[in-house]
Amino acid sequence: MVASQGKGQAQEIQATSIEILGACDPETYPLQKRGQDSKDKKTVTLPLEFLREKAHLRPRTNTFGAVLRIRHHMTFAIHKFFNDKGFFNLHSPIITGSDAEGAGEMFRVTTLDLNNLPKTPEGKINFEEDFFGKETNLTVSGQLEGELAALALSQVYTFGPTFRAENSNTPRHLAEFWMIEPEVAFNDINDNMNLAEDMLRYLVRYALEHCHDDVQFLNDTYDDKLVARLHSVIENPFARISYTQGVEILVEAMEKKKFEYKPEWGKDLQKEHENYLVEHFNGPVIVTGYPKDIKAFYMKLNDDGKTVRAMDILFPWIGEIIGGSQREDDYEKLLARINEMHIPQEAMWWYLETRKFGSCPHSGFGLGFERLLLFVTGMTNIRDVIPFPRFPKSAEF
RNA sequence: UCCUUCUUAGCUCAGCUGGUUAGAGCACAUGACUGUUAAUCAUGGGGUCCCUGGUUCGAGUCCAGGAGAGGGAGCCA
Repeated sequence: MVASQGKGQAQEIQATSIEILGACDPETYPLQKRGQDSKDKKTVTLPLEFLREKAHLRPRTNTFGAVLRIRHHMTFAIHKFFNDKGFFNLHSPIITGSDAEGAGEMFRVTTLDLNNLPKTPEGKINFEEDFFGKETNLTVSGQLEGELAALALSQVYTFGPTFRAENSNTPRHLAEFWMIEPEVAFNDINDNMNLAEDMLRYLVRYALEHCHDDVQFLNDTYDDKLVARLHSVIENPFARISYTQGVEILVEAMEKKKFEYKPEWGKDLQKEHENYLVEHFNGPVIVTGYPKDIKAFYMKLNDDGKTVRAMDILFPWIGEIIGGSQREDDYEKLLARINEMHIPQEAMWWYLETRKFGSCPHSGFGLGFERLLLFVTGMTNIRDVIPFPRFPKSAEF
């Protein structure tokens, strides 16, 4: 190690011998040392679409090094946030026997011989002969288990893999993703919103403080508004509106703006509607009080009998980053909703018993971890914020 | 799943109204030069034009089907 004569560096190593531990043939190594159009940029990059096909090598790039480090720090920050608040981490099951939430298509888990399926006398598949003696799937949500834990430990959160077999081909969906689902006893919908907003703000601040160099690198390389956007989220409170107010704003906007889908009370907000609201408030928006018919059965019914205590947090470009609600804690009302929506009551027996045997108001929400990472890294495709993305027709690596 | 654009060298792309040997930049190799760091200069190697079929004397180019990718939408986190 000697003082350097060269510009832009203080020291340099003068090697007496070099040992090659693992050779790399430059003729066939797919990652070039230089990317395209490097003249106008501070840093050089290979196309992300190309790197997606080289998921075994892309962690070696500056970009994925930054993303994976940020991913780690965000994982840690989530545990720290909840631990510091006295929450307990709950390991909800990955294999589940119920499609309770109706959150989407599920992946079947089976050990049956697919080429020789056991049949019942009626000719249907006999799942009694399957490993668990019943139909089982990969989880789409740990919420229901989180709820029963919250009714015991008061404040819990899950943070685990989640699976959706939906044929979704978008830059915002994965078949396998990670979800954070806190659940808190005695929290109402407003406490729930406060917790969610505190958490998001905490996580963004944590990223700026602990991943400064990596965030700055991504800012300089891909999105020069990234750092400014992160600061904006920390500094400004989220707008909070009711679904009804949201529809009013959208209807009003129709005077000067054309929507492909007409905003109408009772219908779900379309992506273009969400985008408009986020632009309208120039930042994250929390929408509450959705019509009961477009939301899940477990959400607490408001006194008006028409809306439920649901809340969605909408982020710029990403859309829904968090979805949550106050839960229906009244046994009779919950049972009525289950029957109304034709959910098999017998599959829900244990969930119903949590209301039957000592209930209390409680609330929670789900945060899509990769969607959080989209926001924090400024990446625009969710397949670039998870090391090994799984999506329709793709489970390589 | 729907709409849309695309698929040509390792990468990014050009290739006209169909025409004979498919090009460029970068990357790579060799040589020269140089306290270099986006080096530079010279030379060179490198192609299943995504796949299948069709039209045609002739298809990278036109037609049909398929596969994959990007963007948008739906489903959602």
